[in-house]
Amino acid sequence: MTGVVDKTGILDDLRAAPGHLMRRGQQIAVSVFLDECRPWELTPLQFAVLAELHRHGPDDQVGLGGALALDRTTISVVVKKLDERGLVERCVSEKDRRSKPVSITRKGANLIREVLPAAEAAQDRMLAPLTASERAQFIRLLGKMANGNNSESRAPLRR
Amino acid sequence: MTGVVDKTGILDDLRAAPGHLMRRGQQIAVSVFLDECRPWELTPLQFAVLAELHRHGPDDQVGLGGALALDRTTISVVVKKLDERGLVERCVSEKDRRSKPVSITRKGANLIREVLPAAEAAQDRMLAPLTASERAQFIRLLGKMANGNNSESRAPLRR
DNA sequence: TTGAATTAGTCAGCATTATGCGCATAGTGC
DNA sequence: GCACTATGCGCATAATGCTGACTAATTCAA
Repeated sequence: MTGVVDKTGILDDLRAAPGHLMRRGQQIAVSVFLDECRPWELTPLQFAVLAELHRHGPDDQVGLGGALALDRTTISVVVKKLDERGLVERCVSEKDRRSKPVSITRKGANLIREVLPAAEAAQDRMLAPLTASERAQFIRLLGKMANGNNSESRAPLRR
Repeated sequence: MTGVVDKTGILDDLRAAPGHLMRRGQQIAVSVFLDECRPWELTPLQFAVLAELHRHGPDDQVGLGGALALDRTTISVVVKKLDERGLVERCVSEKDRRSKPVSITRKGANLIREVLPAAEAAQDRMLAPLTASERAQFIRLLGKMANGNNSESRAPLRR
């Protein structure tokens, strides 16, 4: 159906395929974040959950998952970890006894303020190879890609 | 040390942080790939290993890891899976009895040719929200980011 | 040549993501 | 009340990635 195409196929340059580059980008992003936040033993997701609770107040696991694009099993594991460390609390809701709203503790709130500079530094370090204008463009395109494909993932962002 | 900054912090818009967007992008990339290649039960990494062997011939696990930016433990698991399905073969090298060169089987070579269109379609589908020029720009920036940070990951690309 | 460092590969363990199944609770319609 | 459906959460399994420890084979240096 197509005539002669000079578009290089995935077999010729797998290393330029968006899927491959995305995986490497994610590897690097996690690695840099863990390195910067090593003293506090916080993973990217643990930080994200704490930040979300700190910003928007208590929420149940489904709400947190929707706000952060996290799958229900993933958020469950992350919250359990944070609970064990005393950084969040879970109680049983009076309104709906199925749900266990999660709230940040004083200890968690203190931690997030402490870690904040390192988390910001990690974001900058990931983008270090890019110029200032490239960084803005990169974030814009990455956001457009992610939001445009939001429904493709099992854990879409829900606001 | 800094004066008044109007740069928005990570607490204000976590959803615009590069780390967060990268994670969502990776989620989507994997999800789309698995969806397109569902009939062949191939994961992105299994496809990548097969494609690399098909293109460059037999190689040991360290070589494969270096070519694809995969950790030693990850490549081990992927190769084992492919071996169980008869898509690759492992033998013990005569020159260096520590290494176990991996080669693609006829069955594996046939499979990769079959799956190729779906794998290509997956790459296109990930980029669907972007215009043609945005796609090229996105891949360029993603590659610059990944290659510029190559040494930040435990599994850097080694050629 | 012997001993130390390096290299290939494995394994155990944890974190992040997905799928599918099941349980308890809540709401709706009969 | 009773059946049906939807929701919140849990468990099991699997793929991907990192850490650290280990074995076995190789290489290099004293």
